[in-house]
Amino acid sequence: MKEHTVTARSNDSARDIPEATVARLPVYLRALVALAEQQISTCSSEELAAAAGVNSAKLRKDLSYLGSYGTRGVGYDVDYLRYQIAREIGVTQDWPVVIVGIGNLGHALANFSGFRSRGFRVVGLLDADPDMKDQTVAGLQVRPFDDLPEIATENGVAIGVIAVPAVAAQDVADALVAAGITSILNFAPTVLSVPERVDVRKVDLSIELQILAYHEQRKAVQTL
Amino acid sequence: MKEHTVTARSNDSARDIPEATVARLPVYLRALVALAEQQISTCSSEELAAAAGVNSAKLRKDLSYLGSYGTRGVGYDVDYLRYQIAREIGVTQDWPVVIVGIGNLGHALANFSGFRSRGFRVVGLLDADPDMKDQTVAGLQVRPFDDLPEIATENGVAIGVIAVPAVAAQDVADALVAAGITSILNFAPTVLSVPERVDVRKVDLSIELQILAYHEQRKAVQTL
DNA sequence: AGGAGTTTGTGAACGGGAGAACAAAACGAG
DNA sequence: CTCGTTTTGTTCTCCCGTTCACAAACTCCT
Repeated sequence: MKEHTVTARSNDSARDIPEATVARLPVYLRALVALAEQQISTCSSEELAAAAGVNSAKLRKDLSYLGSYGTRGVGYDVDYLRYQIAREIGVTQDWPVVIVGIGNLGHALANFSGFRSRGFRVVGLLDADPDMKDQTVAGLQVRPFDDLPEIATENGVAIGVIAVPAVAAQDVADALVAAGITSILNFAPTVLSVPERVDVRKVDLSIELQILAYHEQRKAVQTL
Repeated sequence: MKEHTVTARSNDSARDIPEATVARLPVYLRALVALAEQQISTCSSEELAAAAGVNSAKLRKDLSYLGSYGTRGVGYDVDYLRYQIAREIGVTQDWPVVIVGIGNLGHALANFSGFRSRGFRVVGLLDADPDMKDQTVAGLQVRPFDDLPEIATENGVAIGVIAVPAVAAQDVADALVAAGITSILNFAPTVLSVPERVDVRKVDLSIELQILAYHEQRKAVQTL
C-alpha cells in the first residue's frame, strides 16, 4: 500500500461536516475499534458499513467529508482511519464532564464505563440533596450543587449532563450556563431554553417509547 | 367556539405520518399536558410551539397530518388536541413492557415514573445473573432471563427494553424477537440485527457525548 | 349584518440528505 | 509495461423535511 498522501485538509478546520454525518462518525469509530480488537488491520467500505449498520455509499460519502483516507482498490487502514475520525470528533483529547443529579439515573451514568474509554472523564458529581453529600459514587465524592462554579472553572469543564427531575432541569441548565458550560446533555423530559451558543442534546426515554408505540399500533391495525 | 366538526379522517388509519412528525408528537403531547396542568384550556399554535420548542409553522403542519383539530381565529382546545394526539400515538391504551438487564441502568429505568404516567406498564424485569433473582426492584421481582417467553406471551408484550452490556445485547435481541416482541429500545452500544418487521430505536450516551464534543471542539477552534 | 382582526391549514419554494451509478486510482498478473 | 480487477471518491438525481406566505375560516365589535 502506498504511503498515506495527505490529501486531507489537515487543520484548516473551517469545512462544515453535515450534521447527519457528524451523528454517524461515532458509530464508525466504534465499529473500527471493534475491528481493531479482532486484529483486522484493513477493511473495505462495504465491511465497515456492515459493521456500522449503514449503506456503503453513505459511509464513503461521510468519510469523504473528512478527507481522502482510503486507498482505491484496497480499502481503509483500520488504525489510521480510526485515529482520523477520533481527531475529527475531538476525542483524542479528554473532555472533563460534570453530572448533575445523582439519583438512579445519575448513578448509572457515573458508573458507565464508556465514559472513560471514549475520551470523557467525569470530574464532578453534583446533587442538591444534602444527604448525598458524603456518599461516594464510582470512586468520586458527591458534592453539593453550589460547588458547580468552582468545579467547572477548576477543571475547564465544557460539558454538563443533567439527570435531575424535570422541574429542576431548567434551573440546573441556567446554573451550568452561568458556570461557563457550553454543551449540555439533558436526560430530563423538558425543553430547555439556553443561549444560542450553548448546544443541547436530549435523551428522552418516554419519547422513544411513544415512537415505538405509534409504529406498534400501526402494525396492529394493518394486520386486522 | 363551534363544535368540533370531525373533518378528521377518524379511523381510516392508513394515512402515513412523516417520521419526523411522529418523533415530535410526543413532545407536543407533553407540552399539552403541562398546559392542562396550568388550567389553560385553549392555546394558539404559537404558544404551543413555544412550549414545545419548535417553529409554529412546523407545528401546524405536523398537526395537519392528524386532521383538522384547531379553530381558525381561536386556536386549539388543549384537552381535545391532547386526546387526539394520544390516540394517534397509541398511548390511550397501556403498553406492557419488559426490561432486560437490571444493572445500574435497568434499575433507573424500572424506577422511572414516566413509564406509568405515559401509557406504559412494566410487566417484567429480567436478568441473567441468578444472584438478582430474589431481588425486588420498583415493586417487581426480578426474574431469570429464561422466563422471557412465558412473561411475554402471558402479558402480550410487544415492547422490550435492552439494558445489558454490549456483548450480550444481540443475544437478548434474538431472544426478544423469538418471544414475539416487535419493538425494541436498545440502550446497549451495539448495532442490532433484527428481522425487517421489528422496530429498533437506540439510545446511546457516548454517541451523544461525542456529537457534543465535536461541536465543542469547533467552538474552541473558531475562537482562536 | 358587515367589516376588522386573528389564527389555522396548506400550497409552493427551498435546502439537505440518501442512494445509485460511474469515473478515477491503486494493485496484481502476465 | 499493459490489461483486468477491485474499491474508493464524487456526481447526479430523487425524496423528505422545513419554512414562507397566504387564502380560508372563525370571532368580536359596531
